[in-house]
Amino acid sequence: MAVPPAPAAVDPMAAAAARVSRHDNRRDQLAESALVTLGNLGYAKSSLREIAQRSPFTHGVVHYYFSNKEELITYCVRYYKATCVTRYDEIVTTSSTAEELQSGFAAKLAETIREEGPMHQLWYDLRNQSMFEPALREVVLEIDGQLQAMIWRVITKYADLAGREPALDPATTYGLLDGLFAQTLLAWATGPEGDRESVLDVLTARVDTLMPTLLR
Amino acid sequence: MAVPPAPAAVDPMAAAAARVSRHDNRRDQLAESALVTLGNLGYAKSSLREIAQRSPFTHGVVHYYFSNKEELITYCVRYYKATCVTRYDEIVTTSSTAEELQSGFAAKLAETIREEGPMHQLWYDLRNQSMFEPALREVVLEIDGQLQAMIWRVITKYADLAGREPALDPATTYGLLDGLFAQTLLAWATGPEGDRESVLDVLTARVDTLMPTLLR
DNA sequence: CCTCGTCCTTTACGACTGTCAAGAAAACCT
DNA sequence: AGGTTTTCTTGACAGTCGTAAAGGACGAGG
Repeated sequence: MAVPPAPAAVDPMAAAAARVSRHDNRRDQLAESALVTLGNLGYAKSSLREIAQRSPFTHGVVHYYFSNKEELITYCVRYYKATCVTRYDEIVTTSSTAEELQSGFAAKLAETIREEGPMHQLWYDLRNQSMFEPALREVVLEIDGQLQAMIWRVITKYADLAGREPALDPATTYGLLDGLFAQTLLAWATGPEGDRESVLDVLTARVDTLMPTLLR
Repeated sequence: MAVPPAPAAVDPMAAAAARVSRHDNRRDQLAESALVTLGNLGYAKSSLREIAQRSPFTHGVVHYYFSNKEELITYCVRYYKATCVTRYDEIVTTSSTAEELQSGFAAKLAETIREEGPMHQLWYDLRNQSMFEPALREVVLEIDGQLQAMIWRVITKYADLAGREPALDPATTYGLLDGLFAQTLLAWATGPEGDRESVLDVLTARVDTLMPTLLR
């Protein structure tokens, strides 16, 4: 791999900063590659060698930038979460009616499965593995809380627009919607290729009927 | 391992049947041991050697009774399911009021986490792995359908007793309740030991508030 | 009693795992 | 230009994995 040459820096402090930045960039590149592999193979079957082989790097580089497998995984998960826990915020801020928010949210749920299915598979895999592997618990707990907060932002805005109140607490609301989402993801991932779109349609329909009952 | 001697059989056909039965018994014993290990370690970390070591058998025996790891796993899952997809049927048949069914069902949900937590962890693990491992899909799909049917029996009886109708289709209803159940199991499995009972209390409370909204 | 089929233990094989280190290559700085 | 530091390749290590086979133990049937 050719490393882009750092700009000639006269200032040694700036040079050090550039070095650190280049180092972090590599970590991000590794994480991005690793996430693709993790999403496709799952946590268990993603060895460091397999991850490296499906990236522009060798397996030695992985160990150069991450001291453990655990460090790589948790770094990947946090990297992934940074781009995804605000997924519905645009819909929340731009919707001006309850119906618009409801249908936009339902559509977005389906869209993110279609566009980022493997990433969601990975998330559920890791969340489950955290029941067996204590090392994963901290990062899983953190992200799960952020996902719950994200859903709660949707629901409070939805309630606002509808002039009503959320009927349930944040955790319960998240649990219900997450159940439907996971169920759909499973059908999407394991079902025949031709059924994928209809599976997503079913999800939006279910969310559409569920949403009003989440308010009182 | 000492094998219990087969009763002296004069009839060669009866002898053959006894042999087959002994063979099946061994498979069940193996499966029972394996399930404990699978539930404690998860699918990924349960090697055949680990399974054998936590059983009264050697790893050679495992391979003698099951030709593959896959065959062992799927046999285990089916063996487990046989004892669990009727878990709520007694409550369904004995309850005479909607309230009784509702609270009995909610309590049973919590109880089965308390009593059989690792088994449920294993189930969610396998269901998730089926997204990455096509070999698991058939058995997962089969059991998921049976679980859904089990939930639907509860809901239809509940609707009957309440003199109302189920508000949602079986799949949606199952998805919602399963979401709450999985959420609770995660908290139960990964949270501090001292919080386990309160986590279960929260589940029963949530199910109690949810149940009426599942009817119309 | 002796053989045969079943059941089980033990050992082995090749592949794969995470981790590490030696050293080449490249980039950097003076 | 030359020495230093960072980056990367390669090969090796000690384990573990699933799978298989060779052989012993042992009751069943002749």
